[in-house]
Amino acid sequence: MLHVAEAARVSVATVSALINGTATVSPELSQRIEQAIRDIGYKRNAIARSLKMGTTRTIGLTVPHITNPFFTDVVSVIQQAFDRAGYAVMLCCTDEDLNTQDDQIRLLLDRMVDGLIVARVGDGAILKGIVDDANVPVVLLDRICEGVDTDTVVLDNQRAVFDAITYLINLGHRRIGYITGTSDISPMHDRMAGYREALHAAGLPIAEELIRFGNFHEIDGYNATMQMLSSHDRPSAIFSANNPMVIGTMKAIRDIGLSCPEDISVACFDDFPWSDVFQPQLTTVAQPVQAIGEQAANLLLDRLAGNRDAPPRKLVLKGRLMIRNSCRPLGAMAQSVSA
Amino acid sequence: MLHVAEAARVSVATVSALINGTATVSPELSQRIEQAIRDIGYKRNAIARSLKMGTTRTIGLTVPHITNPFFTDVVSVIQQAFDRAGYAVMLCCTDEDLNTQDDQIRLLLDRMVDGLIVARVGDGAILKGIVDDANVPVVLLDRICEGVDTDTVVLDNQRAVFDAITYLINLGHRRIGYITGTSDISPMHDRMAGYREALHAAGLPIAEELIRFGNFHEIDGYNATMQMLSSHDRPSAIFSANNPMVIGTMKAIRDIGLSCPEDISVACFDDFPWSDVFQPQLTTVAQPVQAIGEQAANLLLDRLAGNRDAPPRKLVLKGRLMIRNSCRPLGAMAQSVSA
DNA sequence: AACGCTAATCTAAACGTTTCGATCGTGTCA
DNA sequence: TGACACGATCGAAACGTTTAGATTAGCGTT
Repeated sequence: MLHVAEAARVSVATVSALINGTATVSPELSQRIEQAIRDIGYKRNAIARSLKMGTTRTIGLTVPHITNPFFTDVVSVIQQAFDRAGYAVMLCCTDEDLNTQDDQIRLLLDRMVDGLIVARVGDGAILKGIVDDANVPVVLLDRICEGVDTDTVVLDNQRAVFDAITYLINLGHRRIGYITGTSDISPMHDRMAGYREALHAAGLPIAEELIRFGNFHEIDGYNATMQMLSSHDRPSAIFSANNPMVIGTMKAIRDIGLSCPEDISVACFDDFPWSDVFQPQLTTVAQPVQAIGEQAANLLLDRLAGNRDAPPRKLVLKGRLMIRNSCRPLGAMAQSVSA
Repeated sequence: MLHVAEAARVSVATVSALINGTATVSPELSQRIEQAIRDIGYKRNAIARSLKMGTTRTIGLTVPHITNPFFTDVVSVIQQAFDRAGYAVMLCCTDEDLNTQDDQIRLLLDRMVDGLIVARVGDGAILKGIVDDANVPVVLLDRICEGVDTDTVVLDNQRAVFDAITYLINLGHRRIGYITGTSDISPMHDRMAGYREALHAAGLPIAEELIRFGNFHEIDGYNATMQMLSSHDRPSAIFSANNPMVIGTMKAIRDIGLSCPEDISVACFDDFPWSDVFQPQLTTVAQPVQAIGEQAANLLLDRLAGNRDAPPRKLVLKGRLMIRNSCRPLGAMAQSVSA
């Protein structure tokens, strides 16, 4: 900018005024300055600007795994929304690891992001501490966090799983396996509650051996399914609380020589684009990813626009059961139909 | 830092020296300073540091669509690699749009990223111009770019498709439909070349009505497939040059009342995690996503480490044909076997 | 002609670091 | 004891902006 000012024989203040439109500058000078900018190929240094202005027009986004199709879609929507608003997005993946998450949030805060969207991991205490003393707005995505009281957008996970399990029960299933991630994050906790609630509402017993914990990955779903299917009294249906794990479930069913839905019914959380075209077409709980991403972005953009003191807003969206052909009616249902 | 210096009764220079380890500072002062840092909760301002140092320890990454599983995986790998190296990653999605891409690259350059990894879109001229006068290292990912001579990591697309089409020919297929994206990007161009080469090598004619252009999306694959299947002389196999479009192909096959592989064989470019478990299990060309992401990251990290003057390096990786059950042998093959 | 008002422009401080060169003790050696 | 080197510390400039406040010129009023 100094060079531009010299070339145009004006002060840097005038150049700044012209570029930002913060003051009127005469036509002659404007022209000289614009010419100089073109000649020199001047580009404003956003770092210096950020330093002076105290804002970077950049936000930080952390998700556990970008390869999980749910997060892929949400990241995509959020990225687009902020791109439209002229913000850049710094993306971090925590790999479901608590320490990684904290490091990355610190990394983002160090870089003076103007705001943060976090699909958190584990205990909220550290997150809370980190976020409290950096003074940036935070919106929590997909996962609520006990300690930290801030804008949040989540799904009504309990209700969504309740509906899915109830659907299975209505099909006649009585022994329904349930594969979940570690329950230290709210969606896993709430989904499990939905499972228990549905069984309870139907007057069915909860068999603890049918509840298996994994670590969100395909291999965990595989192992859990193997264990359940090798038992003497195997379930007639399996619900997987996340999407990568259901792939493991399907592989286990195949490897053990059974087939879905003939021998065992399967449903899972999170829809994916292939659900419709391959067999079996999986019955899933679809999250409104577009809405989730947009709402999260809007909440943060609103804070960034200056609305800092409004009380925390909690958005709870509804899931939708996508019924396809991976769950078959059992005898019990035929009876209830004929009854 | 000023506050820390005052609280510790030292100069800011000493605080900086301690924090960065750039000079020895006595134990007493070290202790006073560290105490002050804790008391105040001081965090170094990375923006100010970037301004002074001329480096942001941030890189920019642009991809066409993060929801395309190939890019999802590559982004994930790259993000991890730079995270390990202490860099942040700014992610942009160009939506296969030329203007968007240029805007986003400018956005990233404005923010003084130290380097750029670009899966470019369209013509390279503008990209070249933008990149030339910003003086940052660039690595091109997945797509070469005629004008710009820089580090590149791509697949041997022609060979990969040649192999896949040859596989279909060996199964006895003679009329093989080909669905591609617009050929102004190198992978689409090269893959098409592989298709033509394979037919030519087998002495088969190239039927132009069996080559359909789409815009990378599911709907384009759907339309293209519909057109081909409604013709009086429909192909016995279809190869889709990208992954989202093959979903459209499968939907079209279903909607038209045919089934794969009984009535029509299908193969496509890019593998995905579900390929193994649902029916039909799609025969695909798998890209070594892990290697692609790591190599791209390494090339850029090497430049960032100071190796600026080395000549551009071009890495060409090999695809792998994953043969599953979506392509069936035709009569012609039985003949050639019995011959 | 003196005055005040407005619009255009400029000067200089500030943002929070890093770093060069200067300063100041202290100990060593001749 | 004086010269000298060395280690520790500091002062101040610089990075490239923004912006408050000062300055200047032009113009209409009285």
